[in-house]
Amino acid sequence: MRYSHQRELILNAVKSVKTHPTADMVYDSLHAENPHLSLGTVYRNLSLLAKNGDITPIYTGDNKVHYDGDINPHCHFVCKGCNKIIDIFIKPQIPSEILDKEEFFVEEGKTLLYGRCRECAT
Amino acid sequence: MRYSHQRELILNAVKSVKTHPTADMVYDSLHAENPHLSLGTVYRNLSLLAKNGDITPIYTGDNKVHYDGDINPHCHFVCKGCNKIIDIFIKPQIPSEILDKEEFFVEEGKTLLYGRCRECAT
DNA sequence: ATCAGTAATAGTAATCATTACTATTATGAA
DNA sequence: TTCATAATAGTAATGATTACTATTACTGAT
Repeated sequence: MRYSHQRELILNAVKSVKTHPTADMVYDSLHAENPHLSLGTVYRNLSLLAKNGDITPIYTGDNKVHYDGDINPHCHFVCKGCNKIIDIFIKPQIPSEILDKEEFFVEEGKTLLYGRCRECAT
Repeated sequence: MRYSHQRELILNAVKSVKTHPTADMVYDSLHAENPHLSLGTVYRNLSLLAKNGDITPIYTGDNKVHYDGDINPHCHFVCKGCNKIIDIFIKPQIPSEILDKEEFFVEEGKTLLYGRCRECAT
């Protein structure tokens, strides 16, 4: 993978925030300072960076892929009210009894905890 | 929620298989026998049934919502090769130290385990 | 430093899953 | 049976993401 200024910008944009942004949010945060940056470039690079292990994709069910710049394995809390994602710095548990199964080989675990944040609690 | 024949068909289609189908797959499985069934009806009812707790949505990252007819909380294995979903009948772990946090209230946990099934293992 | 090969980008068009819309149908209470 | 309205069918629209193509810009070799 060849170096590109845009990719560095995008990686930095994800790594410098705790908000788990989507492609759209990354684009918005960079576009003012980089008017020629293309939304397609943001999508392509987020995808590449995730495949490369530099960032982690999060699939919450809100129909947008969020990204986490912190690649240290940890859980996430997802608010059902405002869709906010909060880091839970606990390693996802992979049940040991399934690690040595014959049918499949587990590489990583993702745990999402759903509920309501204080502001959204009824 | 008023009864409808279509909704019963759809609920049954999800509950009778172990394949975690998408809206599209449910539609395909029912359309031959029910030529007037509409794809929109399938989407609307899967969404309603999930909100109602009759089925469980699964967000694997393949950009389609899958549904599980088994609402007993359990984990899922997702094959990175063929996107197949396999039930892991272990309850998702919710770390007890975050249950009594002030910032948010956890209602449920979803754990996805990613890796490769035997057929897709390199 | 220049050049050549090719990976990456910008800008736009296309795709695909899902949702919205509206006239019609069907459920269920009175 | 009647009536109010929830639900559907069929189709159009939306929104996130991907594909396409001409142009740009890395990088290794001359």
